[in-house]
Amino acid sequence: MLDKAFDPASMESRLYAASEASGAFGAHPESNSQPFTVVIPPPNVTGSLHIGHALNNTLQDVLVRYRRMQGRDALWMPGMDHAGIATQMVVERLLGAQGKTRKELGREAFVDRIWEWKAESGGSITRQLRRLGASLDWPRERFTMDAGLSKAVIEVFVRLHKEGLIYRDTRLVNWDPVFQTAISDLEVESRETKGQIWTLRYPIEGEPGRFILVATTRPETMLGDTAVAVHPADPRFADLVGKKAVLPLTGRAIPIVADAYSDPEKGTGAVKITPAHDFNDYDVGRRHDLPMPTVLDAEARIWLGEIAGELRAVEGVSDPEFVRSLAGLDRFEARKQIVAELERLELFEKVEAHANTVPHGDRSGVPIEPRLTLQWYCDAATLAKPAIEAVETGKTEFVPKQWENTFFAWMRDIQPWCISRQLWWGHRIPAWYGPEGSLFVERDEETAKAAAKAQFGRDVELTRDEDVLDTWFSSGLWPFSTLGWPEQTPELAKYYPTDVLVTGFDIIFFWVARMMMFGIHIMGEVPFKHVVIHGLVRDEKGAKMSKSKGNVLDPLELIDAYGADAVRFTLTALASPGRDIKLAKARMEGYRAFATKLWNAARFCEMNGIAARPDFDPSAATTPLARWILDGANAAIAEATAALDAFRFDDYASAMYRFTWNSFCDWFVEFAKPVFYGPDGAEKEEVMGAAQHVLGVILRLLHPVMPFITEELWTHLGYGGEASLITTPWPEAVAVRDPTEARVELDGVVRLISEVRAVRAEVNVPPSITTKLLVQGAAPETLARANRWIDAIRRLARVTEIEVLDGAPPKGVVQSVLGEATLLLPLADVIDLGAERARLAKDRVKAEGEVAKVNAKLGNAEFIAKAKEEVIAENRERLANAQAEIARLDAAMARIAS
RNA sequence: GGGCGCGUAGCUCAGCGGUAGAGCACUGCCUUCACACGGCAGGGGCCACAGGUUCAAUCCCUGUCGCGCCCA
Repeated sequence: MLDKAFDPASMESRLYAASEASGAFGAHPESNSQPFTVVIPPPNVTGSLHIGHALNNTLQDVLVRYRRMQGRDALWMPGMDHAGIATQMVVERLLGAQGKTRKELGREAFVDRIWEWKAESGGSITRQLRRLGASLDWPRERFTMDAGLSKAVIEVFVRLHKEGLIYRDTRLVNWDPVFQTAISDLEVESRETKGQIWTLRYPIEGEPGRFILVATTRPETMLGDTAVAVHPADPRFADLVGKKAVLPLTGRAIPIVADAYSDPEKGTGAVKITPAHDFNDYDVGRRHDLPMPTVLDAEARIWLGEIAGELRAVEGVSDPEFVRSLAGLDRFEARKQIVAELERLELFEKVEAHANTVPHGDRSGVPIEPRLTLQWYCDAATLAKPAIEAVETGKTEFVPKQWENTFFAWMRDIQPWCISRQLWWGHRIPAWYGPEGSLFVERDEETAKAAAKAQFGRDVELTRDEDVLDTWFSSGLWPFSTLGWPEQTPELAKYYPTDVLVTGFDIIFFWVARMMMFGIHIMGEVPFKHVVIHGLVRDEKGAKMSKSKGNVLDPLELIDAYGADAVRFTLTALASPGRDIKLAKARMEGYRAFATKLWNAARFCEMNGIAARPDFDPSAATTPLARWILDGANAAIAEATAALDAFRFDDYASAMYRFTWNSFCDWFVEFAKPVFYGPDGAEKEEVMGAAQHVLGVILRLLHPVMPFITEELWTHLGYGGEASLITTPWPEAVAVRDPTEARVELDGVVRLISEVRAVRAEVNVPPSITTKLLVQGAAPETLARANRWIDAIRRLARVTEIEVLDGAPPKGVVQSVLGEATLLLPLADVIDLGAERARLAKDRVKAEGEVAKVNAKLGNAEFIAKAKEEVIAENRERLANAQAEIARLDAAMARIAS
């Protein structure tokens, strides 16, 4: 016998272990079944399961379990990402706690240390995914740094390099001074900051006493200024263009150039140009062929290496000694000293508060520093074209579709992707440098050496590029590298392209776009057919969850408290397309109750001797109750299937909730009770058969979202052995004899019972009081039906017997209208006439409103002329019904009055 | 500044041309032999606002206001 309450904690680990051990999570490349492939968005090896992962992986698991039950050869590929910066950060911090630095350790030892760390504490998330119930094919688990994937990375790099799609270039990059590496545009976030804007006086060369006022938010970079720019159409500066200004502090003469970049409305209309430390200035510098001296080092400290030779002393303007004293100073400290020096020199005009957006490194959180460096780039624009086309032509579809616009907007304006990182943890770039600036990009050192030998005619010394690749380079290969590429494995042949990618909108650019570009270019096919984008999980007030706000819901704690099934069901039910999820614990309590409800319904079945009966033939069922619930189950199957096919997780969940609770528990089980408690026989046999059949359908339909409880009940009630539900076929509609007739029958009884209940409740009749039900004016079939269902009506409507009323109604009846019939409950002793009168009056007001509304419509000639036939007919019927109801309510009130 | 999304019952959200829905919360009654994580019944909405299209608008169009996100 099942326990009285469902206790998820006591069974989840056992059930998961059994499923995993059964091999049901595994794909079968050798089978002939149609594949269904999903690759997990690989969580960072440093990560632990947060609520966003819980949502993301629940949705994937729902899809995978659904398709697996449909007979597809499902492969859900697990794995983790090496997460370059994030992981290096974690291990560096650990070293720091021991008073060591990575530089002391040296590259090789440091990388070894990271591998050690990964072996000890990395990847705890995979255990947590198991707690969630994720049916990943674990033996296939991959890591972006493992040997196979590294091989794929090298292969792609070498190929793209040979095709000219990967190249080296000296450009301005976003430089993170904390990690001392270049980062891509995407890893930069703009932050509003309350800063200041300084107005400085640059003396005009050869015109003592004349100055040009320049406005800047970054005075510390002025050491690298190589021009002052004014707008070509700005009359204030027309005569200055072509002249030179003397750059304060350094004494260098710099040209005043006309360039439309300078906005006459902003600041003073003249801007200083520092090409090596500002993206806009860089463009100006290129247009005017300006020198581009770098004045900040990798840690964003003042560095004089490129300007030291040009320092000149100019009375009242510059002092090389001062500039030399700045060397090695942090940029913000240098700013203070430079401003102070300019004040001293009276070259400082004013400073004002200024709100500006400052680019910050998304990991380090400090302002990034544009720096002119030699880096590796990927020609993203070329790779983007076919990716855009694939979405335009529907080879890959985003769900919801509106995300395609986001994708297009970015892809159509994509910039060269800086793929080199000055880190130690990652895929080292397969490039070797030899004599005379020679470069060899090859799959390994040996090949590079051979190539060098071929070129130089002798063995030469080669040094490998120190840099590693952007983490997203290897993640971009995920859909095929995990399947064995570049080897032509059976897995690759069978499971690529994948079917669905489920992810959050925050990594459309980082990840989805890169997979599209690489997948199409390398494999010749899009990496996935559907991209399902879900929202962000927020707290119940809609705020982003964050540790600092303390509003984080830990999915593991939620699983402890409510069970994995309830957590999964909640996330699934709330996953409406295009919307963030506001998650409150109250929701989870509600869905835990749903799990309990299902448990108890199964328990009820069990107590009544219901067990799985594979020989039951639903198409042979004759009793209306059996046919009705079988028909309802058919509808539930259709709803659930359609919802899952359309990625409408919310619709799937609510359809299951409604059918299980409202149809099966509230009505079917209640109607079945008189049958179960009655004599044995064909009817009982059949209703029991229908009960076990429909419960089996419910368990199967719910399995994708609630794998634990369904598996437990499935086994317990004898539908199948341990861990068998997961591979049981998805239910299909069964033939049901004359379902319409069954619906008319049962829906009629439901309406009758509901009406009697409502009337009783409204005049405050306690359930302990039972009464006769008098029926007036009922059609013969209505009466016959009521009599057929007398047992259920007795139980559910607190009625003792049903009598036809021909003559005048007795005094003190409570009346109600149901279709053509009037229902009367003799409750003279119990009810309060005032309450009854009020009730009738209220119903009458409602009916009058209806009459007025419909009358107005039908009285409109244009409505009659232009509206659809069925709409007009429907309104005529509504009018007739409402008028009849008014007549009967009036009659009822007249009787009370008498 | 450009783009996208959202404003529907107290809350969280479906619906998106033809009688306004769900869950939770709330109110009343009920410890009825699966379940009080329960049963039954009920109250609660100018569908943000203003125009327009239409026989008919919560739904389509335009604008306004408010909220959120992305990009510059």
